[in-house]
Amino acid sequence: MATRTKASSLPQPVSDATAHPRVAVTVDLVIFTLRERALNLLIVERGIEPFKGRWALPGGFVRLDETIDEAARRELAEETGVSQVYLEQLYTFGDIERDPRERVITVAYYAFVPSQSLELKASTDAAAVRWVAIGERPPLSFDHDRIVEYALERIRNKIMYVPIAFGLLANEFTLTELQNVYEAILGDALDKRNFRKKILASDLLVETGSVRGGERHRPAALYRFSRARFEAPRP
Amino acid sequence: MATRTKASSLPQPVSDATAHPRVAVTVDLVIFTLRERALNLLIVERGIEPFKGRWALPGGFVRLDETIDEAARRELAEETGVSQVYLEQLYTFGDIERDPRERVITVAYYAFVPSQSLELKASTDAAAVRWVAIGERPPLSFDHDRIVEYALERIRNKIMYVPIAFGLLANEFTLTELQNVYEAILGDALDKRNFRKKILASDLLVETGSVRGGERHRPAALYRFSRARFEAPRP
DNA sequence: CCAAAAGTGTTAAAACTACACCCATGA
DNA sequence: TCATGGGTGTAGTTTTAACACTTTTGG
Repeated sequence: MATRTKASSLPQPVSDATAHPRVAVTVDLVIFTLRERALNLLIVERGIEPFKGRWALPGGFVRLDETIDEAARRELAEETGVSQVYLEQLYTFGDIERDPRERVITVAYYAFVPSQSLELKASTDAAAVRWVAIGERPPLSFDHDRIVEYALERIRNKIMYVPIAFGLLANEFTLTELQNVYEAILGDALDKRNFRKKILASDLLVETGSVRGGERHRPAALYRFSRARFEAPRP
Repeated sequence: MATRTKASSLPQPVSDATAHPRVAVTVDLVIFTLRERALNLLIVERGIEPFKGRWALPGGFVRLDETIDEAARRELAEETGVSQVYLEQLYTFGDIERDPRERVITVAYYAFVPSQSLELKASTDAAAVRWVAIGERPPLSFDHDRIVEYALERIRNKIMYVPIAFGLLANEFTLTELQNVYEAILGDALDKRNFRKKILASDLLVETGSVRGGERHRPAALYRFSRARFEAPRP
């Protein structure tokens, strides 16, 4: 708290030369989903300068009447139409020249959205929105490549300890689908028997009793993630 | 990038009513050290309103000509005089009313400083600076209690996977001192033999060859943390 | 010689890895 | 009946956890 000094009580005062500076603050979103067994990323084509016509992460300015988390949720809903999904703050990037217009710091978030129930809408300043497989993404504007790298690193570490993988799936899913999520994020193959043993031993899944059939092979049992069991202390 | 729009190319434009808002941005520091085998926290007594006379974390406003990391390092140096220490961004807190004066978001950092080589200096706006054992800290101003809790959670998780504990010790240290760091952070006792086995197996320590004697018991061998071994791939 | 912390090994339990075949279904 | 993915167990290895005594020093 060394220098929180001489602040006016009004928002946005600019008169006092010794007052602290104000900077623009954005949220940028690394939105993941799973499509055709591959981890995908939502990117937008910028409709305005700077970087007009180039790809970037979705995001926008934080308003004065909303928290940063609320800004992130709002942007997420604007881009994807979803709201009840896994969203976590990633890191705050504040290099001086990261935005060519003026000093802008950005609080990056990442989100997991289930691939069904998605309606992409190009929002106001974006010319286009699309999903792209992680391995095929184009170079992004600003420092967004760095942000995506950091998000990937985070989820690769986190998925082993914290049950976030379910966020990429529908409510009910098969064990093979869940294994696909882990493989897509970790980027390599897992042993089927060991995976099932470990996941079931964690005791976070409940079998729904129904199966996913209709395909030309044996039907797979469906499971749900039990938040209750996750929050309850292990017996 | 949905709404990065209508920004002037000059810093701090305030004329356009539709321009995005600017907010004040601070860094707040959770600075840890080890004193008498206990984890300690640096707190300052605020010399100015709001919360004048109450305790808070050290921190200050981010300037336009420095990155957020630089602001954090600057504040850290101002408070403690140290610069080459472990410093990591923790989380960004942006509740609307977290500062009673105006909208202020803060990027929190935590740092590990070795307890020797410390010269505390009450900086400009602080009436006093002091170390306090984690368990005995007074309630803090703003949302700083929450920030400290979050920092504790982070380091308790991180210490098991990442070699950050060395940051609280001098360059050379005994295994018992290192074990004290782990115990102080984790808040409970570890088995001496298992601890030594695991730490030495990690292969990150090199024995210096000298011992710390002069006490009325057997002298302890001194070790150094080998950054080289940490960065090199395990053989 | 005594008090104090340094240092050291073994055993049992648990977790992890590698690995191959039969099952149920739709076409 | 066949192609396809679903489903299951075991054995070897590694990692973890529990536990107690001898050593070296200074006072």
